[in-house]
Amino acid sequence: MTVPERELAEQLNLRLRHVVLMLRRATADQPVTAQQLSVLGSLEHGPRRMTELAAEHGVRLPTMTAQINRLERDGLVERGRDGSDARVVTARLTPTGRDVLTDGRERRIGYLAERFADLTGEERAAVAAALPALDKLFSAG
Amino acid sequence: MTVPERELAEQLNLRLRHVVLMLRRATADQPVTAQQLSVLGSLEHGPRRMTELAAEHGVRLPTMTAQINRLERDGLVERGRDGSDARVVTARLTPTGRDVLTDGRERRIGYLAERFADLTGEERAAVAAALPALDKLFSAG
DNA sequence: CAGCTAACTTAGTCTGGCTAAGTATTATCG
DNA sequence: CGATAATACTTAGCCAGACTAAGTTAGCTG
Repeated sequence: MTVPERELAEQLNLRLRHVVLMLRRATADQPVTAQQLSVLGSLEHGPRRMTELAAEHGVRLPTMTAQINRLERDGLVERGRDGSDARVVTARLTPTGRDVLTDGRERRIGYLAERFADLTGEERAAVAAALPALDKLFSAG
Repeated sequence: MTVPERELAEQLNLRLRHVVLMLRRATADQPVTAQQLSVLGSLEHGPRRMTELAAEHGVRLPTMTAQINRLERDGLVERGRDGSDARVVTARLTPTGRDVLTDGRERRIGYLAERFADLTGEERAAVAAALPALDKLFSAG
């Protein structure tokens, strides 16, 4: 039985709002927004340059400048310089930033895990089986 | 083979950013934002009251007031009154609003369908098989 | 009918997108 | 080698869209 892409697209479109709503609930009552948590995550393994961060999050450079300004103001990241090129600015996690990242990620995954706990084993298996396809669907193109 | 919810939650968490990025691409270059398209969609089958719209989109009433203000300013919706209760304000699509909804939805579904076209038949079947589980996962709770 | 509740709106603040323009540094080319 | 172009950021200004607190009007209830 083949699944026409058009119908699947309509089905997925119907559900996109619910995905967004769920995402909002997953990050509610956290000290940082979903965007901020996402940027902190990019810094987990060391400093990154502004251009890299902007590209990774699909935003323009001025948007990332503002984002890092807020995170710096709140003491979660620090700006630094790249030795080899004096134009480059990097951002790195502060110890506080790392704590906030760890805690925020834990809460978010905890929330998702609770949701998954309501599913049957078969349903979880169906989601797991769809992950590679979803990867292909959602990755840049 | 059982799939632990914790691991699934981590796997899904990793992909959420890509979902958000894909969503942004799916609505880029449209005359209305994703939020606006979503609200227009709620009005497809007739006028709705402000409180209903706010609840349906998971936002507070003042947020929906501002949203409807923008849509009204752009000629896509009109405000009206409910006969039975003079406190109630309703919003309904204008003909232009209906056109914008139809066109925006078509573009968005078209974009998704293109993405699905890159998947194999098996991958599409896997996504289709996961839809009921995803419904359960993403619906209010 | 007095007072509470409900439905909206208004006002003010914040995050987080964008473009355009400015600054400083590096790279290129004649 | 020096002028010019390109690159990496920041600043300034605009807009959407989220929030809370407070104001208005209408309905409900004792």
